[in-house]
This record gives sequence, C-alpha cells and structure tokens, in this order.
Amino acid sequence: MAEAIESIRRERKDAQRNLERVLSAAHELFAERGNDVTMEEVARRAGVGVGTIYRRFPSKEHLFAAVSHAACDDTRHCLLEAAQAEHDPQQKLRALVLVHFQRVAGQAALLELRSAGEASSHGVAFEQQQFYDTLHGILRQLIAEGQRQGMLRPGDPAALAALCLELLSPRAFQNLARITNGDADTVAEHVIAFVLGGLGAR
Amino acid sequence: MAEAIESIRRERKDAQRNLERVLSAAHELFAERGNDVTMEEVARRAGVGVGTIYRRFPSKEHLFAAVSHAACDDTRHCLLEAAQAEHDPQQKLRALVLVHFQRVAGQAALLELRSAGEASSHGVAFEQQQFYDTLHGILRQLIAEGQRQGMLRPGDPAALAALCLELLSPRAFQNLARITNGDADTVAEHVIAFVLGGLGAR
Amino acid sequence: MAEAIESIRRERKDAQRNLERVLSAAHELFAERGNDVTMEEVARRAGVGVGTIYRRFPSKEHLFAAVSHAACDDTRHCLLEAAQAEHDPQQKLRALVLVHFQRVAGQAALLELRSAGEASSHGVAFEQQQFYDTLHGILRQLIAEGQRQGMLRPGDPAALAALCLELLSPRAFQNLARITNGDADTVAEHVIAFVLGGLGAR
Amino acid sequence: MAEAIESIRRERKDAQRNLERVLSAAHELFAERGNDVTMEEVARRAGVGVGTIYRRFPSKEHLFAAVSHAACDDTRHCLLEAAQAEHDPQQKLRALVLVHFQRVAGQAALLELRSAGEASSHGVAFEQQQFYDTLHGILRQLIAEGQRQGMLRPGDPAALAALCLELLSPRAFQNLARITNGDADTVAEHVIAFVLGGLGAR
DNA sequence: CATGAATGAGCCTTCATTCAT
DNA sequence: TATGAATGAAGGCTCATTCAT
Repeated sequence: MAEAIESIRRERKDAQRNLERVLSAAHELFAERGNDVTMEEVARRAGVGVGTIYRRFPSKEHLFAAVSHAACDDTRHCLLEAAQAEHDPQQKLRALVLVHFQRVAGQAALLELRSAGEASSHGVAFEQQQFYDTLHGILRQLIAEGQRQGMLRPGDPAALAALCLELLSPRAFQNLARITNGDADTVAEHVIAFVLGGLGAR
Repeated sequence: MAEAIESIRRERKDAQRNLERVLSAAHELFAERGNDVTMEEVARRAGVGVGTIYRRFPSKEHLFAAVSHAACDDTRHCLLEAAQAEHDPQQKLRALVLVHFQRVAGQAALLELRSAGEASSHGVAFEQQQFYDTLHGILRQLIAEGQRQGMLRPGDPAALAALCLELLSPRAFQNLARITNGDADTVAEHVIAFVLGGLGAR
Repeated sequence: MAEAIESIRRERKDAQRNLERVLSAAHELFAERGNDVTMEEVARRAGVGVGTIYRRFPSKEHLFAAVSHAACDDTRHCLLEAAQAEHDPQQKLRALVLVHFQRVAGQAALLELRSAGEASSHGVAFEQQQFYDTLHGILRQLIAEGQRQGMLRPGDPAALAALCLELLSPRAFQNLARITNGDADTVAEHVIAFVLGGLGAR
Repeated sequence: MAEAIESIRRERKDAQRNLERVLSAAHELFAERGNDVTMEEVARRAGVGVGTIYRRFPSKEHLFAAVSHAACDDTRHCLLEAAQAEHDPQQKLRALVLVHFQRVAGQAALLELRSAGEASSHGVAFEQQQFYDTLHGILRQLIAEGQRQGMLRPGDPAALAALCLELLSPRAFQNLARITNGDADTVAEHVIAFVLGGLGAR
C-alpha cells in the first residue's frame, strides 16, 4: 500500500518533470525560431517522445499557446510590478520600457504584441492579444494620467498607446538593436526618448 | 506575313493577360495570407494551371519576390516623387507618410518593411530589404537635414529613422486603423504628429 | 496556280528541313544524355516549337525510336560494308570492331545493343533489338565460318557471338576508353585481341 | 523493468520487420524496374506508408543506395572468400566467376558494375563503383599474377580486367542465359572459357 | 502548318498527429 | 503512462502532351 502510494508519487513527479521539460524545450525553440519547429525537435530537446507532448497538449497550436501564455503572463507581472514601483507617469513608462526590452531580448518570438485583428491560428493569437491588451491598457492609463497632470500633450490615449506599442514590438527591438549595435538598455533609451517626444512630454 | 505578326501578337496578348492574372491573383492572396498560400490556389484564382505559373516563375519564392518587387518598386517611386515635391524637411516627411499609408492601406502584406537581419527565404527578403533601405535612406537624410537646420533634436539619424520606420510598417498601420477607426489619412496624421514629437521637431 | 504550286513546294521544303533539324537535334541530345532530355530542349535545339515535333512523332518514345532507327540502320550498313570488304573471317571481325567503335564513340546512347529480353518502352527497344540481332547474326556467321575453317575453337556460335557482343556495347567501349585513356581505335585493338583469344583464334 | 525491456524489444522487432519489408520490397522493385519505381509503390509493396520509408532513408536515392549496398557488400564478401579458397590464379578466376554468376542470377539490377565515369545520381553510383572497383582490383591482381607466372599473355592488366568485367555484368549474364537457355553455371562456364582465351591462358 | 503557352497528372518529400507496444 | 514508429494528407515542382492562335 505504502508502495503503491510511493509509486504514484514518483509517477506524478516524473510527469511533472516531463511537463516542465517540454515547456522549457518548447520555449527555447519557439523563442528562437518561431513556428517552424517540428514537434519531433521539441520532443528531442525535451528528452521525451512526441507522444508525451500530445498527452498534455492536444496540438502544436496548443503547445505554442501554452508557452506563449507562460512567457506573456510572466512578463506581464514583471511589467506591472516595475510600473507600480514608480509614481511619476514618466518614470513608470521608463521602467516599463526598460523591463520590457530586457525580456524581449531573450524571447522575441514569444512576446509578440499581436493586436485583436491580426490573422493567426487561434490559440496563440489569443495569448498574444491578451498581452497586447494588457500593455495597451497600462499605457493608456499612464498616458491619460500624464495628460491630466499636464505632462503630456492631448490626444486620444488609445491611439497614442498603440503608437507606443509599435515601438515596443520585438521586431522594433531587433531592428534597433542591429542598427544601433546596442543592448537592451541602449535600445530602451532610444525608444524612451522617442516616445516621450511623441507624447509631447513636459 | 501581317497575319503571322498578328498571330504572334495575339498569342502574346493572351500570355500577357495570363501573366497579369497570375500576378494579380498572387498579389491578392499573398497580401491576404502571406506565404501560406498554395501554388494551386494562386493558379486556381488566376484561372490557369500551376504549370503556367512555373513557366514564368521558377519557384514560389520567385513569384512572391516578383509580386513584392512590383509593389515595392512602384511605391518607392511614388514616395520619392512625393518627397521631392516639397522643400521643407517637415513637409517632405508629411508627404512621405501620407503617400506611404495610402498605398499600404491596400497592400499591407507586400509593403513589408523588412530590414537586413530578418530571417526569410531569400528572394522576398531581398525586395523588402531594398524597400526598407530606401525608406531608411530617405528618412535618414531628412532627419540629418532637419538637425542641421536646427528643426530637429540631435541624435543618431540612423536610429531615429529606424524608429520612424517602425511606425510606418503595415502592421502599425493596421493596428492604428483599427483602434482609431480611421482611414489612411487619419492614421497618417496620428503618426506624423507622433513622429515629429519623437524627433523633437521645432 | 503556279503560285499555289510554288507555295506548296516551299512548304514541303520547309517541312522537310524542319524534320531534318528535329531528327538531328534529337540525335545529338539523345546521343549525349540518353532519355533524360526534355522535348522542349529538343525543340529549342532544333529551332522549332514542340508542336512541330509532335506533328511528326506521336510521342517522345516514337521520336527516340526514329532517331535510334536512323543511327542503327546507318551503322548497320557501314558494318556490313566493312565486313564485306574483307575475305578472311578474322579480318572481317577486325574491320567490324574497328568501324563499330568509331561510330559508337560518338553516339553511345543510340547504338545500345539491346537483346530481346530486356525491359524497355517498346518503340526504342525494337530498334535496338534489331540492331543487336543484326550484329549477332553477322558474328554468328563469321564465327561458324571460322570454325569450319579451323581457325576458331569449337563452341556454340550463338553463345560465342553473344559474348563478343558484350564487348562491343557502348558501355564496354566507354569503360575501356576511360581505363586505357585511349581513342576508339586503341579500344578496338584491345577488344579485338581479347575476342580473338576468347574465340580461340588459330 | 523486464516488461519495459520487453516492450522495447517488441517495438524494435516490429520496426526491424518493417525495415526488412521495406528493403525487400525495394530490392524486388528496383531489381525489376530500376529507378523508375515510385516511393509509393515501394511503400505499398512493403505494406507501410511512405513516411515509414522516409524515417529510415532520407531520400529515394538513399534507399536505392542502401539496397544496392546490401547486395554489393554481401556479394563482395562471397567473392573474396571464394577466391581465397583457391591458390592457382586460374582456379581463383573460375571460382570467382562461378560464385558471381550464382548471385547475379537473382539480383541482376542491383549488382550493376558501374565504373567511375558513369552518370548516375550519386548515392547509388558510389556503391556500385565500389563494387566495380573491388572486382576490378581482384581481377587485376589475378591477371598480373598469372602474367608473372607465364600463364597469361602480356598486356595491361587494368585493361584486361576491364574487359573481363564486361562479361561479368548482369546484362551479359542475362543475355547469355537467354541465348544458351542455361543456368548460372552454364553461363559461367561459357564466360570462363572465353575469358581464359581472351587472357591467353597457358 | 507552326508555334509555344497552357495543362495537369504524378513525383518526391515533410510533418502534424495517431496508435500499437 | 511513455515511447517513437507509422501514417498519409499536402505541398512544391517537372514535363509529356494538347490546343488556341
């Protein structure tokens, strides 16, 4: 009896460990090469068989969604935290951008900022839309707040937030990183300066 | 003799028409759904057999490249023209953005602004890189000029141009169009205002 | 009226010339690269359209057969002539081999010695079988004659002829040419010596 | 544990059996109809899906090569063995030819003797070249040895070996078998006699 | 009659997904 | 429950053949 319980526990642990391995392997691969990764590859990197993946995720789509979810969710928390640590809207924005790019640098393909209308197989899109929406919401509020305080020029906060978000996309990051030959922080400073200007700060 | 020439012409006309159909079908489909379009589909939409496409384009890659080329090249000319019609750097910029978005509105997926480092099958990438490079070049010069005239804040013109380009991408356009519920010109105005702010105009 | 006749004549001449061009183009290409030649290529080399080929030959198969026919037939005559010019069986054999290899050198893929049982699409096979049969017949008689004269060892002439024919195949020629680094005549001498030995000459 | 091993073994056994089926299906089909066999066909004959073949062999080419390899390699060993069992060069040659034809009788299309210069997709060519080279090497040595012992007439051993090899080709075998209506041994005797004559034995 | 553009069946290959062990 | 072998539907591309001009 104790044996049975023991064995169940071990199985659960194994299963848990496998799930983690799969997610982490998928994370690495998807982050690097986006969707053109085969399930075999993920399985191999995770050290499991493809079947094991399919036991947990009904389809590749779902796996990608899960990985994306983890990445977005995690990042979301960091961003909120970073923003909350500041009081001044401008400082919040700075903090946001800095943290965002630090994270984007390592997982570009996963932190895609996909807004509602973009075509995509659903599972992934949903995740990334939520991420977009979260960031958009935060920025909108910051901007509105800044406008109330007279620190930013007037204008539709939603539109302004959307403009800012374009500059926070992984692609923008990568292009700037290449062109300025700089790291995440350098890029962030360029973007912050530009965004503050665009928002008519002060 | 006249007949012979006539018959050649007629053949050519038909062939020409088919070529156009293929290009236009490919244009529509690639514009809508990017690369995940079957050659069969393109053929079907064009009302021809796949062989007909392969007669003109050695591979799917080449077809995409050709379609992309047409779109980019055409747009490039319009932009240069529009910019040359103005003297003031700011006015040039305005003109550029306005024309750009008018065109992007109809062929988003083809006017992709792909910068040098982005992964892609080669044929297409090349076209779109050239497009990126052209725009980047123009903007860099405009910015440098504006800085010399003291109309823009200082800062690496290449980086600033890259920042602007992000806001000129089809995706940025689409997002803004959706959020502001506006047409190309409305979007353009939003972007122009933001960009001028970002560049520290005046 | 005279005009009509004139024009018919011209057409016939043109047609005749086209036929020749097609055959000669096909000859060159098939001789070099065997069956993996496209009809387009043949047409291009002949300076006509593919349709023109299909007017004369119902299929690629038939074209190949015709070309093969011409080559085999022509060679057949040369060989018979060469053999008839000699009286001594051994001299006949020498002459045969020499002439054969001179011709094989230039049109290996067409002078294939295909004996009755070998699989192949029919048109071609038939031609090449006839060629095989002709040579086999000649050799058999020569060998029988030589045996009657006591110049050759006894043994089934048909089998001996078949053995000789293996050494007259284009492939044998090519292999020997490569290995001995020699021309058609050098190869012929090697083969003649070996064959005479194999037949127990003298 | 024992169960796990057992299950692995069972899987392996099945896979093993499928592999064998594939190889044997491929063997049969390639042997019959050379390269113009569809992968579908091979799969169908093997009772598997095409994917199963591609799991083991990266391409049709590789499959053919593998089949060819098996046949050639196996035969190579037999020939070397057979030759080593004899001391006298002539006897070695006899043994060689006898064994060779016994094997060729059953897998003609696979024991192709393809020498270095012949055009072919690479994978296969390589196998068959090695086979050719092995036989050529053995024969050259035998011939040189025979010449040293004064049992064979002088002459370039490489060229003489090449001549012999032509008579050992599957095609030669098939032609002779048909014409003499004989089995492998009968054919072998004909060839041996001829070859010894050609080499000026004694 | 000639032309060569058009056709489309058929081939090789990939990979998400299923399933026997 | 884990494994990874097996499946087979597509997809890109070629080329013999047809047919409108």
